[in-house]
Amino acid sequence: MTIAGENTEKSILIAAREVFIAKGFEGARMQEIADHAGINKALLHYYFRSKEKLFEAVFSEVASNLFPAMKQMLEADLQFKEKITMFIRIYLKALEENPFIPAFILNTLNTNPDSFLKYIKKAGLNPKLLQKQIDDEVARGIIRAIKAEHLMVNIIAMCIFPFAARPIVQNIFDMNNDEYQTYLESRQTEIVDFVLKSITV
Amino acid sequence: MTIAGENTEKSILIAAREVFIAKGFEGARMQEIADHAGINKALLHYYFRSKEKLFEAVFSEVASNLFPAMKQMLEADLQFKEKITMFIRIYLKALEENPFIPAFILNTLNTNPDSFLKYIKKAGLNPKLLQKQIDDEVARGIIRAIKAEHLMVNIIAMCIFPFAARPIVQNIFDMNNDEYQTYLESRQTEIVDFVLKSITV
DNA sequence: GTCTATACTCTGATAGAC
DNA sequence: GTCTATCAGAGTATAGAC
Repeated sequence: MTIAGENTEKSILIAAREVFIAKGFEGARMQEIADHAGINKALLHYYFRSKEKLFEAVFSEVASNLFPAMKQMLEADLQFKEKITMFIRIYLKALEENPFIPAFILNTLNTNPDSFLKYIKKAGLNPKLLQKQIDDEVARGIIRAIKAEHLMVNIIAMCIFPFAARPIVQNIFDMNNDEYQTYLESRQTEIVDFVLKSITV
Repeated sequence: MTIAGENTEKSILIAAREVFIAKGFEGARMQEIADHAGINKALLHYYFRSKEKLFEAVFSEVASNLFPAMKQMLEADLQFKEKITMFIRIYLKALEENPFIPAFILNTLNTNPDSFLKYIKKAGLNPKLLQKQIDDEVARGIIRAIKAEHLMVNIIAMCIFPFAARPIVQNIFDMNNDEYQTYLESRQTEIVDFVLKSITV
């Protein structure tokens, strides 16, 4: 593969990501992707046989931005309160760098749940370890009694929601883009506080 | 309009809701909607000129299931802790009866943000009142210092997430449908506890 | 109001020249 | 590798009979 080829492939992936994120799989047009990449449709098919294949390539790339942070957190050797603090920081940072991911994933979940679940499996995400740790610390009285399934979902939900539902939140609270950016950044310490206050015995 | 006509219109709306929810606007096919309604494509266009019009009708109906509960909460004359307890109960109940709403709205947000924001305005949802109440109670020391924008988003996020991201959550924690139903029901008291623990001074 | 048949447009994909 | 031209299929929408 020539250097020109690599550049083209890369610019296709970037263009495809933009369009798939904005329009979803069904809404995206190969023509629009080609325009964004500054090439023509035929070349898209030359590099990625079909729309499906192109989507999978994009999705794979997107997922690889998010899962490592989660995996790292799940397997770290830390007390839960420290782990949760670290996780929220890493996770929110990843989301700030890729703010489109939640909407993209939730969108994909709707239309093609299997393609996503496949990647969860492939990434080796396993919450059992963290689940066990939470149960342990509850038993030892380090944190208050709470089921791991609830605590974990609560944390993820609070992190993701302002990204996934940004248009609603931003509009309801009447913020401009800069203000929303500040808001997102301030949530880092807020969520940590909120969780720690809630699970303290 | 005859009785038969009303039934047809209703069954079209039901069918359209199912399909739009499952496939999104772009993914939905008029043929599939017609099949679900037990009629043919031509009749769809007879009742709702175009796919767009049909979608708007469905969306309007869906939104009217969710907004009243929020409005009621925002304007109720109760102390914040009671209000929040009531809200979470009402909101989760509405979600259990219409579990498709979050995914549908987030999906719509992606492809057509404006059509959604229009409805928020039209429904007269105004968080200022609740915002002021939270600020007040913080000032009077009834609840700990927390910004209303964070508290409100945290609560909504924890309520909605398990519905919006159901396939992921259910898969990761390896639950079947019945187990997930039980899980969703148990979140009602869980979220109330979680929030109250966190905002207690 | 409801149907069958069809017109028209859009879009994913391919053929083939350079 | 990249382009132009074109096909084949799908999908929305309409015409017109009943």
